[in-house]
Amino acid sequence: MTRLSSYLLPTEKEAPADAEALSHKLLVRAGLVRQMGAGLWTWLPAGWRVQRRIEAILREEMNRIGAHEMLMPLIQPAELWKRTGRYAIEELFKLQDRRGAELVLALTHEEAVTSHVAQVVRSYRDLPLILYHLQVKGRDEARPRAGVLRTREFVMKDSYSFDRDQDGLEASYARHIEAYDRIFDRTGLRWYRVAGDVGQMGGSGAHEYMAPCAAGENEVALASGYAANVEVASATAQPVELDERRDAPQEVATPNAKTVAEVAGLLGLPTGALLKAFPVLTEERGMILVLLRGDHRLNEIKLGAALGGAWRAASEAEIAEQIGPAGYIGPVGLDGRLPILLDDGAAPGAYVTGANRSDTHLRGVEPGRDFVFEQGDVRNVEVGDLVDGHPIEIEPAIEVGNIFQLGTRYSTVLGANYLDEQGKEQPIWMGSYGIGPARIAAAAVEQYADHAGISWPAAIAPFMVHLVVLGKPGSVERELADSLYETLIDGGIDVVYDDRDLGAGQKFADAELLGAPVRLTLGRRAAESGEVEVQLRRGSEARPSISLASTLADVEKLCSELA
RNA sequence: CGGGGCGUAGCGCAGUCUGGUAGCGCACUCGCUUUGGGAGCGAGAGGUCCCCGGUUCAAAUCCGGGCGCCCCGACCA
Repeated sequence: MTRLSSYLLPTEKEAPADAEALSHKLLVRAGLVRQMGAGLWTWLPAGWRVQRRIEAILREEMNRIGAHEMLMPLIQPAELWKRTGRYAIEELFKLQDRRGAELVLALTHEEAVTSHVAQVVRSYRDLPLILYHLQVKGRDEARPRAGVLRTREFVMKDSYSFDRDQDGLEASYARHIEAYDRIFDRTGLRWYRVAGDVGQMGGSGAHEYMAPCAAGENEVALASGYAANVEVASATAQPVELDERRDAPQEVATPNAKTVAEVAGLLGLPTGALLKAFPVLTEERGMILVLLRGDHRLNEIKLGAALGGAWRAASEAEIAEQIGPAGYIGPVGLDGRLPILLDDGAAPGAYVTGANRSDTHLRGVEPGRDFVFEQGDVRNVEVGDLVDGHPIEIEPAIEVGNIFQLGTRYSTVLGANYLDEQGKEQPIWMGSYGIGPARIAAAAVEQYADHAGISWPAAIAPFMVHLVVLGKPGSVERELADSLYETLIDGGIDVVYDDRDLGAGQKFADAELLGAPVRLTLGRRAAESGEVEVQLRRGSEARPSISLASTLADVEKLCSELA
């Protein structure tokens, strides 16, 4: 029973003043969510219906690949998290019970599932296994933002795979790709599966599912046949005009010119003809000089991968001590003293570099001839760089799902082992896989909204049909609409009935805000002609009217066409 | 965690500089009219002006402290 006269759908003409993201504004205006605190949101009835529909798709597709649903607690003993080393995470909510026992609010459930599996799984015969649940996560975000997109508490579908070895893990991973591809297709979102950063969790493979939208926090590099998070994207740099070649590097006075732009301007060269130098400190190899083409930007994640460990930028004092004055440092003359890592984006040729002396640069410096170097891909890709000959574009996107090969990181620490055929104890190989239903809902709003409001993909709409009656209580129109509503409900149609005593304009405006794919209008015209008017939300497309005598069949047909 | 902004009715805001006991639009209630794209007239209800302290005859307004929320950045397992 969803009659708006007795439903909680607090629509607003104006968005809250502090809302910035489109999905934030519209979800609030359409009466789907309400804020309780920073990053804390209530899903009102219509909004919750959206989430439930998304969850239904998740359950169907997870079950299809043989995953089993369960439920694990949000509140967990801190001890477990201390064992895996994740207790130190700042985002982890920590609390105590009345006796002072330490507890946490789980940010994901690796510790929980793994500790159960460790107790229960003994033999290779018990594997493989995929377990999942839909549960609230707690995260003490440094900065919640964009309405429902980055919150401190949210429902997540997280699944975990348990296999005998890496091959098994890769198979489970592949099944998740299958399931996730189907899930995101079914939601009706525009999405990409992109290569992701394996991050500090370690592991061998990771993909992210990205839904492009303006409010997205990530950037995705896209080319024909290629999609990657810019954190890890890799492409061929666009060529740039370099310095003139000469027999040897030549000093040039560059007083007070410290930045790439200043030096390039002074010498009349494009910034790409310079090599900029980033001295970094690593634990294993000490200081390393990283060189990038002047117009390129360092990618810290890729640098971490290239260096194979933690690093930090060197301080000005450290630079002065080991190389020269900041702003004028370069690779020439450092041979043997410091390893030099040259980014792949710098093609062979002559460059301008610092001379390791104040107010002085060198022209005509050629990597290889004038200094020895190692090579690596440590820069951010730029719009127009090529992948297999295709130029890339960069789009903002929101991460709606991720899949991750964990390996044995958790199983080893938590003792999740099994006995193989030889009776030998082996660690279980794990994967973890997440999807955020709220982000799917928000991304759908972002991707399909128009000037009038939300336009839901049919698969996740709170209602398939929005029935608007125009006519006072007691009128013929009302009687017809009441009985049409009953007919549709009995026929299993997801319908919301606007039976409020409001003007036509207000009802239409609310219908457009809420965004059900189909609007049926029953007013005086219908009472006279015996036909209900049909309009699709997407594009405000008018469809032929439907006879009151055959509405159920025709609406069913329309719905299946849209699904 | 750094920088910026804001906190007055359900929502959007004015009033704060220059202290005098709170107002506008929308929404809400009642009556009449109206009724196919956010109606009209009339009458109403609704506020610890974020909190605590101080100054003052008097504080939404000035001073001190705190809390909350938003945006940019850092961060984001």
